[in-house]
Amino acid sequence: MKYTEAYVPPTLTVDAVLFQLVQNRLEVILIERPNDPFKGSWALPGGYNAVGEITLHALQRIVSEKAGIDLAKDLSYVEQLYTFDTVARDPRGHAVSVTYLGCGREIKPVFAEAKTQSFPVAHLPQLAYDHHEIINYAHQRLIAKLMYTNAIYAFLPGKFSLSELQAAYEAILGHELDKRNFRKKFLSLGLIHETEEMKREGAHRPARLYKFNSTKLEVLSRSFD
Amino acid sequence: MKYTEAYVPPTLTVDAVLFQLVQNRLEVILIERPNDPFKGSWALPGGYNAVGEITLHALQRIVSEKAGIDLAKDLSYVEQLYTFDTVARDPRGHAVSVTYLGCGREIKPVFAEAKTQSFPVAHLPQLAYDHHEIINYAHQRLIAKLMYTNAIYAFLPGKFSLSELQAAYEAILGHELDKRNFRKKFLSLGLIHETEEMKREGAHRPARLYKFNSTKLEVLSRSFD
DNA sequence: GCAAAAGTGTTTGGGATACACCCATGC
DNA sequence: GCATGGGTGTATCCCAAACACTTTTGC
Repeated sequence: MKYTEAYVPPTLTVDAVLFQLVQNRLEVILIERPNDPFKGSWALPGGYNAVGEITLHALQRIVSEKAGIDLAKDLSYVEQLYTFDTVARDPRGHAVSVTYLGCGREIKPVFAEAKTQSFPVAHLPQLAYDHHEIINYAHQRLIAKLMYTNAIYAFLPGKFSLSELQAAYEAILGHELDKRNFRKKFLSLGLIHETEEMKREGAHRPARLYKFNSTKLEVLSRSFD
Repeated sequence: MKYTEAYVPPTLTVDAVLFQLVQNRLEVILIERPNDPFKGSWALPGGYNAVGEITLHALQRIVSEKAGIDLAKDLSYVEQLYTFDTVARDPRGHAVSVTYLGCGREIKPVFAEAKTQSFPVAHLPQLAYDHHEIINYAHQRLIAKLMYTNAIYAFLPGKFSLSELQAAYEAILGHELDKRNFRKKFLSLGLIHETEEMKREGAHRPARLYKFNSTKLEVLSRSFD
């Protein structure tokens, strides 16, 4: 590696695609851009990554500052997604963005520099930059990941009924599943165990609550669906 | 996004993990580092990505310059792998590396700035930087990808026998497969078709040659193995 | 004829799919 | 007693896994 002329790197940025389930709809966290470019448009929470800072740390800092979200506490799962690098993606100049995919539940921005809101993935507003493409890419990755890992845990509370579990899958995959087959299959995977608790709400039979054995990402022995 | 102080980005680099099969062994292309740091060590082909250049283009340029390999011609498949960003990975200073995974066959460096050689993945020399980690990550990704896509095509010649196909899988997966089950299953996937040609070599029955229907990445209907 | 790789079928078990009714509760 | 969601079992089909011998060639 040699310097034949002065080396100038592109700007490095990070962006987060933070998914959650709200009333059995898959939603993504967006912020309203306070400045140009794309002032007033919605965008993924993201920002600059300076030398000396790893991308995940930059992301934590930025998501906390801009959207009031604590990645470590509010997100149950975070992974690097992809690095978007086209020259024209930022009108101010070449910015390479390392993007992350996060999953959580009941993500609530508590303090925020920017107006932060959760939007259904099926009905997104106009988005700044190439953020629509990034969200699509993240959604595809998420669907794939649900098929061969236990990642669904990241969307559920500590204790949950099998109906809630099934509804979570249906919301993200975008199609319905057979109740009996779903339960048989999922229980046979050995990822969850019964608790003594029941959930009672409304005029119907109470539901048994379950817990995940592990809340770390695990690859399934047999893939799902 | 605001500049409260002068923003200085990290160095941006690209690195390529280029796999090929040599005599049914999975090998990876390495170059000998001509300069410090890690002078004399083996490393992945890689280098600096300046502002205005997309990472894939930087990779093409660098791999061509340093190893004499033409990504477009000599590689049958290339995808972005992961972005490695730890601060200490380059002793000269913080360098974020966007890495790529490539697959080809009979990759021969024709002209090279650096000494280039192909090493069996099972027996790598000491490597510079975090390149051992990068190769491991790429190998895992490759194994996973073979299971649910037709990516194996990238390692094979245009026409090949079923035994060659099976041997390619065995080399990369690292374990043996049952011949009858393998043929039955693979033919049922509908990815390949017979040609009229036979391959005769040595004192044994000639082998029917097959071709892939498509030499673009496709996701399998049922996953493999 | 013999060495060496190519090619070929059947059986068995387990998981995927399809499908409909009873249970426990609140009002 | 009725509306609401929770919970359960069986039959069928297809695929995965296990397993050994015949065919074609060069020498």
